[in-house]
Amino acid sequence: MSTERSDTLPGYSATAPSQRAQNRLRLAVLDRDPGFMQVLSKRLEALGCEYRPLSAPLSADALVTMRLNALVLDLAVLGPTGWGYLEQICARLPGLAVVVCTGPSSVAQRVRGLRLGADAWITKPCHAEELICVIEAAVRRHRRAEMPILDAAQSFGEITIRPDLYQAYVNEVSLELTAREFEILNLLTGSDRVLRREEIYERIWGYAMAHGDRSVDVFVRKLRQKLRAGSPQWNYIHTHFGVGYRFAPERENSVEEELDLITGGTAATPLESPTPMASPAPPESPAQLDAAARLDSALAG
Amino acid sequence: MSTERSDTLPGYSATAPSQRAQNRLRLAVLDRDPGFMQVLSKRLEALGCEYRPLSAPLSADALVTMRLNALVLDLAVLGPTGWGYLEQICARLPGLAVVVCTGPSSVAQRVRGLRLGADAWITKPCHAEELICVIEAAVRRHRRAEMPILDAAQSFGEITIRPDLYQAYVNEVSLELTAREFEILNLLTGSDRVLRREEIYERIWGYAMAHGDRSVDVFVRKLRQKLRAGSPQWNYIHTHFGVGYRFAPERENSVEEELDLITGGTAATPLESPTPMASPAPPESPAQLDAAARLDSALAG
DNA sequence: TTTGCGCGTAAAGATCTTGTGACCCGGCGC
DNA sequence: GCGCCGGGTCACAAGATCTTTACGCGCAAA
Repeated sequence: MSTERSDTLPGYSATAPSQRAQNRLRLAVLDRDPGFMQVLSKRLEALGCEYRPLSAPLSADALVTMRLNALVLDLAVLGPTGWGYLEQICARLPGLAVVVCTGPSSVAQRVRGLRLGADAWITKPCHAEELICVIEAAVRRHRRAEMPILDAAQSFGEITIRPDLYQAYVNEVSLELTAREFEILNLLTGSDRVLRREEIYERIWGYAMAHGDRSVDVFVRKLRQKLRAGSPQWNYIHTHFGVGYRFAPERENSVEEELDLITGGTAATPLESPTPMASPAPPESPAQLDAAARLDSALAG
Repeated sequence: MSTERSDTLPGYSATAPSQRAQNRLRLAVLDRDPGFMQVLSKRLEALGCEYRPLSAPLSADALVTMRLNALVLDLAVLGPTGWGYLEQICARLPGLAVVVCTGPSSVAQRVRGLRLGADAWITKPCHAEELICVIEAAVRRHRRAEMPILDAAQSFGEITIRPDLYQAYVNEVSLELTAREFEILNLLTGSDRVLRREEIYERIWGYAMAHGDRSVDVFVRKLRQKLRAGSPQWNYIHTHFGVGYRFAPERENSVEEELDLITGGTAATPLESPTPMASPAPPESPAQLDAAARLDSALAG
């Protein structure tokens, strides 16, 4: 059937741009067993988790400010007040994954804990790896439900990248990038170093680049064209002969540059790509209509 | 007897797996232990669950049509193919709670199962009540975020969304959206960014979108048709080619736009999609009857 | 300076996406 | 039983986008 175009590229969906901070687990562990804590913390840190050991219960508000993904607690630490605490936390922080990890217990106790809102109940002694898997399962399930938050907009030179809209702008005017153009731009802006064509291709298309494939070059050309149309005085994508491309916003001082060159000033290629600028609109930036018109003609002509 | 209804689960008028019979658990159990099944089914039916025993694995598609909330499976029933099956089911039905309930196992096996996507792992023999609590915990977590139930009506452009009535209105006239249309509209209005089709599908249908599935497009088309019928001068759902859809109320300046085009002003989409407007009723909005008539003819013709 | 290769550019053809209407199917009320 | 309704699939057509190819120019090494 025609619907079975299964060979289509998974490329689009594959590039989740905002993986960094999102997938990092932030969790707190309320326990008093030093050995357990040590083993666990070692493993968690190896995984790159943000890990916070607790020896006493924190208020719900305190937990809120910690922006946790998960809380592991040993009910034994709290004694009889533990049930109330568990219930309170689960009710107050419905988005928090709560895993009870405690010593031997009865079925009734486990049922009670789960009914109060715990997401899982692990009996100590347990293997750290298993506990972590259980935590991850709970967090995973929770994350799936919440709307993924994409990266905030970033500005480079005169352009602004908006991952939430799959688009780049100059002075609030869209550059009209296609999906693939945007992905390449987004990839380039996300890395300060030179990216080889094969690297770009593999990360955008999802599979290895065939020898002699010029697709990346063509897309870079289109990108440059649109960037130039919207922001003519800047140079964004630099070619590294025989290697690949590198993103770095650089102003083309049409006159000053020549002067510099004559004078011997080495302003030619400052390696330093400044950190993303906060304000994308320098005073001398062209009016919206100008930018739009340039873009129009560039695309039409 | 539970076997009696084993061909199909009893009708489920509200197609929305998420909304209507919200508290009723729909689950399937893949196991071969008669005693276990009997105890479990007894307890589940006492709780009013829709329960379906399985003795052999069903395809992902078959599970989809069952509109389950949860699946309990004993990996021992499947033998070595169980891992693949588990992985496949979890990948295809991200919204399904999967609980592995099986005999004695190693830590490595449990870790593997959880990593493949299982939400919990219970070791047999186990108490039915505890298993049910674990299932409920998994399902609960899944449901929690399904729809951030906003009771408050919200207005965008000329339309008003009433989550409590599962309907959208223009000047108090219903747009006659079907349940699924409303869910999609509600999802779109709840996010300012571009939503990929896969995202929409997964959040509304509850499982992964098959490649080449056009359902989202079709529903967007129907939605647009009804929105246009009720509010012809506005554009609400914007297509982002190669990506997905985005909701943003925009007025179509039928005349001014043409002028703009002639004058050379570009149609470049202005970045600012204003925040949901507070006053949804511009003075020139059509009378109720007009809106109703338009809607009528649009739907009939 | 010359040579070979990498790169910029452009355009045409191939391919993919989307809008759209028609159609099929199962459930439900009459 | 029968028609209606909502949900979902299919096929087609129009665009939009991507890939391929061809042609020169510029860069680097000899």
